[in-house]
Amino acid sequence: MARCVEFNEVEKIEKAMNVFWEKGYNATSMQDLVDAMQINRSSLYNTIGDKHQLFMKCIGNYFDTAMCELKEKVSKETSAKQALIKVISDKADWIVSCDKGCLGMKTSFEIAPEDTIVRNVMSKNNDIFIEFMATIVQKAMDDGEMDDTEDAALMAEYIATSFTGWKQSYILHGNPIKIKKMSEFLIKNIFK
Amino acid sequence: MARCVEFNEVEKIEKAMNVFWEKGYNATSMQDLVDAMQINRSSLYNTIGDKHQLFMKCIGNYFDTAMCELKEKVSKETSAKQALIKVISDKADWIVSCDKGCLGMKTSFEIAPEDTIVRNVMSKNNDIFIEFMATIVQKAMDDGEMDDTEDAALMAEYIATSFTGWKQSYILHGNPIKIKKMSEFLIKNIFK
DNA sequence: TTGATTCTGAAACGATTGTTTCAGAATTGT
DNA sequence: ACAATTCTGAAACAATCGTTTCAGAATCAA
Repeated sequence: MARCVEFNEVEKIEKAMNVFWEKGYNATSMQDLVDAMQINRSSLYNTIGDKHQLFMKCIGNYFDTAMCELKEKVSKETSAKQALIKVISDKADWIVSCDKGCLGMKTSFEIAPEDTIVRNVMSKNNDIFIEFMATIVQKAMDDGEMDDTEDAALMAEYIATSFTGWKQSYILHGNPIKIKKMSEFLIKNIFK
Repeated sequence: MARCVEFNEVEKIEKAMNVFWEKGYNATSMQDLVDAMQINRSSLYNTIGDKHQLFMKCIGNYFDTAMCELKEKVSKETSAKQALIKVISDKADWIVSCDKGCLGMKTSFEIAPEDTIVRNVMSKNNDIFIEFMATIVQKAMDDGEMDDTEDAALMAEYIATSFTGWKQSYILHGNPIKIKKMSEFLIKNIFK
């Protein structure tokens, strides 16, 4: 038998993800990646693949991690309303504390428009997120914590839409207070 | 005396803008630009400058044109409320009809995070837009067409934030109905 | 027409892009 | 120790990147 793979792939993917996250897809070179991953050029191509395949694994890992943290966070809350408030205010906190911006947004606007493969996986991931949020909204409606004349899916979409806007605002202005205000405005708004 | 510049600079800038708009900054090569602009490589560098300077002129032109159209559109409406409704629903229509996406958003997420010069001009442009929207909101409040317990600037920010979210949604899902619904939801929301 | 100036086209610049190749070192089961 | 297999490092690949250079064509005022 022969020698077996020694490096931890997930660990390397995470390092690559951070580079893409910081610089964006096109501005990241393979040189940047091998430097950051501390992996051999050959090993990278043999085990993971080319730049595009590596990127796909990165955004996959990015979404899985985020989704996992979200579910864990929600499960700790007692009511659906409290869960929504927690998710929204935490999102606002995350935006102002993460100097790299959001990899999902960068990918949506830089790559997704012209890359069908990336767009499809981003679209699917987004659907999963929206659906999850919609179930919480629906629960809040069922429990009488929220106005239920509105569609739960639309409300979830409204929340997600707001997140996107905040991220752009913070890139341009870097004003934490503005983000905080907008998150409070959103919370006030969805609970009538 | 000598020969003078023959090509119309603004006209050329617009052609370059369309390339950046479609492909994004990093994915656009100088070759793409000279091809589209139908201008000489040397003339480009002599009269306009390098890639970055050309891009700056493009986003400047992009914003000026958009702002001009916006003001003209608003001036044609009879009331502030009607102006807001018109701006919002037209924005929704524009998003679903423009297959290139939005150059402003692409720039915000791809370039602005790591390019101070671009970020500053984008930030300033955004401020101008928000301020303009805020004046209309304020007028609607003063005229009793809107609930005036909320801050006009925050309401303007809320509207702009929504636009950003719709743009991302449309890139990923390409669903015109969804955009339409969200725009109707926004209109319903801001007029209580 | 002449001389001055500017535009034009193409070639060339060095640097970097993503990717492949390959000989040798390292590690494995037998 | 052995042969089998895989990892490693560096070099090389062709292609493209943004930018510069420059001789000649084109245009101007006199």
